[in-house]
Amino acid sequence: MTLAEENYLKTIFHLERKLKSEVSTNALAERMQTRASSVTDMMQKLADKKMLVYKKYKGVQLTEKGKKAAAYVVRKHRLWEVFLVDKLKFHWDEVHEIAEQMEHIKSVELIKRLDAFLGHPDFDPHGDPIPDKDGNIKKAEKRLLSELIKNQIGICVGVKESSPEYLQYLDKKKISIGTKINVLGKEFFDGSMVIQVGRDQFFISKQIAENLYVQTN
Amino acid sequence: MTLAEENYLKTIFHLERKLKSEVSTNALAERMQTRASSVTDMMQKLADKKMLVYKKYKGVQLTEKGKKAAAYVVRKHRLWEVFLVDKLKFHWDEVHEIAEQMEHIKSVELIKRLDAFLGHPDFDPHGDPIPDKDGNIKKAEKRLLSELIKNQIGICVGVKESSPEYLQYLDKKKISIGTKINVLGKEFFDGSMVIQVGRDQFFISKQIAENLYVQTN
DNA sequence: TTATAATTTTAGGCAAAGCTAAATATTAGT
DNA sequence: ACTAATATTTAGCTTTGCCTAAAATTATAA
Repeated sequence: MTLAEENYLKTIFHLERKLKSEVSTNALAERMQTRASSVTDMMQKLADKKMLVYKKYKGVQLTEKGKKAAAYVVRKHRLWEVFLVDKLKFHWDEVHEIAEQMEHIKSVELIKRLDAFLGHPDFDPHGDPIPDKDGNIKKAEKRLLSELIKNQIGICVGVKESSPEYLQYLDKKKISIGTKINVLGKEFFDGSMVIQVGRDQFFISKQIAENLYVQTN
Repeated sequence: MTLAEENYLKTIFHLERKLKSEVSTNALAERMQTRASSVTDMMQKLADKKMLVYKKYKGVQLTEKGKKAAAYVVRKHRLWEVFLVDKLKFHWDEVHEIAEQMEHIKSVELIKRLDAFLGHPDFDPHGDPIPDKDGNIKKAEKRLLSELIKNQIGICVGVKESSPEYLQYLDKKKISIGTKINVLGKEFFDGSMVIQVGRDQFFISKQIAENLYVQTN
């Protein structure tokens, strides 16, 4: 597996789950910031390696082998993100690019020990699930805060929008990964809510609530 | 800086200090497991970038710029080795290859935080000094155990030979990085010694003593 | 000192992974 | 259904970093 191959697999993996269908050449080119012709080249190569099924003009689909390889790259990426946030105290929106590089380091033993060192986490700092060694993903119970109803409680697990402005707002309100949010009231008319965070109670607009992922049990 | 360029700089850096002279094309080719012609290519490229001075048929010498860049790669390598041994509990002879990959991760902030996380170490698990951010190397006071005389005390900081057999021997005798070794006696005739490690006193041959680095104060 | 050996460089190629432009398929609008 | 628009593939070229073989330079030794 070269670095480029791993990146393609990972991206196809994400797109397949989002689109729930084969992944088109253009969709891939867009996500990878590259040209359709480059994608076609690589698809042929990965098809030769049995990582995916490629039908001309019809897009690609990962094989079991491809899915496993891709999930392992995602696993490594997310474990490193946990490391960066939990151990090195990075902010959750600073870690993606670094993890993008670290995910390609080759050593099975390294990842085994890293996982143990981090306490076998199930979710990364954005609230996304970490695939296990075999590529299985624990279904994230993550949903938007805006979907909760009065008196429901959610644990913040991530954001949908990650603009500096939005993250600063959350910081100001002391909302971060793991913060418990209690929905005290919800206005049917505009979707706004009154929530409780720690000892503070305050009002949030629908726009705020629609961009925060929470986990409920 | 590409990955290949960083590897060349690092190797030239090590060879320059070992040989204390310009580095020849063949010496580099040997160390890098590549061909002399490939080395020549890269030397021309690195000379263009002002990382080194290249004189046809005369070998190369790092510029200040090249030295700094090389030292920073070495710094990253050694910090990651400390991480792998101290935090992930790898054995000191298992970490080189992994660090070889990790040293190329690009993020100044990452290394700053890693350094702090590890407690600003001065030496790596093999007892080699870690260059500071500016490329300065704290002179290691490391010398061979065999150079000590009666009643001198050394702290084990590394090995010269790292065969499994030798490392197993050290393990059995409970000698590892940081172990205090007290020279109780030395035989002039064959260089053998009697040393004290913890509560144990035992005999070691010259061959053993010649392959262990210690730090004295 | 001159021939031979060793080292280094040059020339010409190859594979990976990208690109542009042109050719070919597919999809959609009327 | 047929043409226009869009999507995809192919062909051919570029760069990086490596290789082999041949040429050039430097070192060695009789």
